[in-house]
Amino acid sequence: MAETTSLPAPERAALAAGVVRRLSHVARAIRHHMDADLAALGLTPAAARALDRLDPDRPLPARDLAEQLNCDRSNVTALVDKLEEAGLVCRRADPADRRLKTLVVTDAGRRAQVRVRRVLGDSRLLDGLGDDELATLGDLVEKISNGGCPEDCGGS
Amino acid sequence: MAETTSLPAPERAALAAGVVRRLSHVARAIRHHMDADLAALGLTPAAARALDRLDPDRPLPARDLAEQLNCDRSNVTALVDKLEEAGLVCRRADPADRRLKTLVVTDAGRRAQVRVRRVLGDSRLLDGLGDDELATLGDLVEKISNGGCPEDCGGS
DNA sequence: TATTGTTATACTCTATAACTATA
DNA sequence: TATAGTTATAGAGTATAACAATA
Repeated sequence: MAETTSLPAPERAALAAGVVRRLSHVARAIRHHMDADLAALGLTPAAARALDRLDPDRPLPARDLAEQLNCDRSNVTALVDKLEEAGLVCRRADPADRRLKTLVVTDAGRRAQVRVRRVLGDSRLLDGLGDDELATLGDLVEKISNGGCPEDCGGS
Repeated sequence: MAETTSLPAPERAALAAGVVRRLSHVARAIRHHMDADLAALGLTPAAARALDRLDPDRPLPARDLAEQLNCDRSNVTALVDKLEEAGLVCRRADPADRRLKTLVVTDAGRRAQVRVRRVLGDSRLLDGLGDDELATLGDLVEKISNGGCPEDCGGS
């Protein structure tokens, strides 16, 4: 609709390739920062991201957490083991369907969530942008995020 | 200079946090695509990215490759092992300093580089953006990339 | 039979430490 | 002694396959 595609295809492709490369680079830097900060909280990156997905008010079956994390069920076991050892999460058998184990966030887990989410939303790397630039970037990234892969974006 | 910082700090922080989260999400999707495509070339992601960094015209010491990949020397050994087994790279002792082993890209390696770089620059996820949006995104990401961490961005 | 969570297993990526051969 | 590459080892993330309990 509003796509003014005026660039010749080869130039467009070259430009896009450069943007993708720089995006990957920036994302790597962001992840590097975050992983270090999460480690400082005593959590591995994957465990921290799992905790981030849990809702204290609505215990989630492990199966659903796996889906949200885009990983196999079998991995969630070890992740939740870590969170449980740290006293941040409890497993509770679902009375309605005893096959399910729902993940309950403890009080300590709630406090940890606050810290984890502060890290996951840490925007040091965006400090160089003005407010308008930040807003523009947000719009563009959201547009990619929504329309980037219109078809089979369910699981992958 | 051109930073019109008019947003109240809390709102700015909330906005930035959202942008960072969406950026991370998009980057994850990009990496997911790429890793699958690199696997289809018979290369692990790390090996492919190592090959990408090599220059057929200027053999690189393994030490320098490690620096470019931001990883330890010891990892490069296994990476180059894979590339050598695949016939894409050769190790050659540097005559001037026999401690060094420079990495020579073979003819097959050159052809593989073309394919790898096509994947690494694959911009399917940006197809939803118009040319002007793409250019804007490129500028913003470059600005982050350069000014994001002004101080200690050497190794980390 | 089908599904959930678990276990066992394997592969990849990455880091540290110790070893070797050079310098 | 210092550096380059290697090896050994370990931890983290993720995947597949098989298993027990439950539906």
